[in-house]
Amino acid sequence: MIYSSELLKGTLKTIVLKLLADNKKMYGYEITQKVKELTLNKIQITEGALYPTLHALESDGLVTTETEFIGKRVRKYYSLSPSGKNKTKEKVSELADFMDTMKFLLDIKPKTA
Amino acid sequence: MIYSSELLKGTLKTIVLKLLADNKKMYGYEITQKVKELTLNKIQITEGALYPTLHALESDGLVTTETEFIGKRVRKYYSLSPSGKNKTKEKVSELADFMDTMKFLLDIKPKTA
DNA sequence: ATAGATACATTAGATTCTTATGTATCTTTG
DNA sequence: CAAAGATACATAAGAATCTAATGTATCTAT
Repeated sequence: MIYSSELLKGTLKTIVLKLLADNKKMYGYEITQKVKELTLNKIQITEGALYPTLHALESDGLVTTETEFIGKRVRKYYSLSPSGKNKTKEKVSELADFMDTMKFLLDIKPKTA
Repeated sequence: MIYSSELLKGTLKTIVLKLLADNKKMYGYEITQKVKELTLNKIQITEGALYPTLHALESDGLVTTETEFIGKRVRKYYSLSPSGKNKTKEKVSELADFMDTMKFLLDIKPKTA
């Protein structure tokens, strides 16, 4: 089972930031595999969603990059900048709060059944 | 505090279905006020998001409508159809599952800090 | 009277995804 | 050793879903 695609919307940036906070530096492909593994295949980040997100984080100054060569193949590592670390705390706590609110909404017991 | 607007994306339909499941029948404006009240102003559904969503639910056969006049003012009540009730269970449990997954992702402790 | 609340609705534009496509390298297997 | 699958980057067209603005109209309180 994979979640309806609309659910991921709005949470991808926060997921990426949190992973970078936990793992110091990661490259794009690694992020997709890590999320897949951690969520038991329930969330599969597509490359068309991930790379533009990473580029946006970079142009917002939240992450920095360093390129590495593995043989002849390029690998681009992303790390949080200082402002990225702050932003991560904000986004993670906002999302956690939002999920508590949603959980509350979904747990409300019916009055009419 | 109001959540970043992108977070609501993808959850609105489920919120509306759940409210209708709990309250038998509701009209649009009532839904906006109920969500505002239940979430202590943290989620404010805009009319531009709500009405198209309600119309989509109706054209998908998930809700039925009945119009009522309060004085000269129209009020359009929405109720779940049988297929709407099934869909609500699906969507609510999917969203609950998704939130558990997200909570797990956000709770993972850093290895590098 | 007039402002604010109630109640419906639509539309242009922004944002954020999916799906498809492109390029290239490395590894495994028949 | 050829071919398939995995690794690794990237972009672009189109879909979906929202915000903000606008419109209409009625009711209520000051």
